[in-house]
Amino acid sequence: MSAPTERRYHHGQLRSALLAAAERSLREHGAGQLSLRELAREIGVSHAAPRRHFADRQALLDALAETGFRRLETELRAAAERPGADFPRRLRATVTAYVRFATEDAALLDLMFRAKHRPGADQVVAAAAPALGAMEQLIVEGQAAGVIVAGDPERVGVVLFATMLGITALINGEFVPPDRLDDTIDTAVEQFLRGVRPG
Amino acid sequence: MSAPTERRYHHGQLRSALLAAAERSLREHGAGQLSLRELAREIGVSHAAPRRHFADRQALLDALAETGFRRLETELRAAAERPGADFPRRLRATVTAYVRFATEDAALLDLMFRAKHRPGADQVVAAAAPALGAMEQLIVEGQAAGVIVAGDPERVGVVLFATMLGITALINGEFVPPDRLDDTIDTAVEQFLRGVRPG
DNA sequence: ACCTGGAAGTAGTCATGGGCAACAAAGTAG
DNA sequence: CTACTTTGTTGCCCATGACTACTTCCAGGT
Repeated sequence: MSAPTERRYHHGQLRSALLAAAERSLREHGAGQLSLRELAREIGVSHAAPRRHFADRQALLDALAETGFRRLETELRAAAERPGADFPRRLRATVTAYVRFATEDAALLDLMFRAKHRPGADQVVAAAAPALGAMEQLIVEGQAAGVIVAGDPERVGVVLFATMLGITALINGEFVPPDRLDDTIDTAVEQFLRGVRPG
Repeated sequence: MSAPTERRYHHGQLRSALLAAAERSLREHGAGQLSLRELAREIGVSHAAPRRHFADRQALLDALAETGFRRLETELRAAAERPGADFPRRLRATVTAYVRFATEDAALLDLMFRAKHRPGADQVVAAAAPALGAMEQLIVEGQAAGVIVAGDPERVGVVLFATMLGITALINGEFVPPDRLDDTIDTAVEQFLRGVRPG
């Protein structure tokens, strides 16, 4: 019967352990402070071990960004697909879900956006698309429900998406205090719906 | 008669030379790649010389952020205060000025926002306020002109500000191609004005 | 003129971190 | 059992930020 924390030569789950530790470090200290050697020390492996799983520091960050997009998509869809609620509520819930994700994991979001337009980050770009699709789908449904003016959903939706991103930036930059978050989202959604109302 | 490029022991303008070189490096390679030693080499001074003018790397970045806010304020006010133009035009010009600043100096803007909510960056915070004031003033004028609903200008303006920031993020993240920038701004301003129209 | 103190720049050191290469251990397939 | 592959280790090099002690230069007072 061996103790579960026994130090073995082969860690066995190093890749996922690295990702988990990196995610925590990212949340606590930001991407700039994240050090592969530090992660290795925490986990209890040698400083070169991470290299077997990630070619370099950037590769680890890219992997984080990729899973980040997947998690974001999941949370957006969960918020948007709440049956029974009317469109404004669903819209507000989705925006709230995005902003919460983006403020709780500000450094991760940073990484996600940055990675997207870096050459060679194909995996990340591929992971980004579905998350954005969740937003566009919501716009289309709003048009079908008759509360959003017809036309290219991307053209209309991009403004909503922008506002959402901007609120995030305002919260993270502490231009808006956290306790005014809900109110700000309410105002933004309300103004948006007035701005895109048909007729 | 000494040659102007003569190598003297005292550079004389090292501080401003560092800032200029840093601004260029920031634009070309981003904040992460900016190295004090590299700047020193470019300028032709020893690796420890920058320390006389900036306590550490962060202090240099803070100084960049500070001048960035001042430049932003100047550009925003120039765009907003164009006499003779009607309110929507001035609003659109201001938003365009912001987005142009933010996309041409994406890394700098990053720095500005990041520095603002870092403890000890008092100078940066102080420099940020007037720039934001330029936006709020514009909203107040819109209310006076009767094209924006009355009420707390900050509450109304924060959504505009957020949308502006978001468009920036979308361009920088390459979710929106640069050639659709003007169209996106037009749509956003139009929707905003419809959303906050009195009555 | 001199000298004296401070500002500005230099040289050398240390610690940390990324990246690479050679080696060792552990699993796996034949 | 042996050969191959994967995974982790040790040791190295190099760049950087930060610190200290030393040097050069300038300016102001006498």
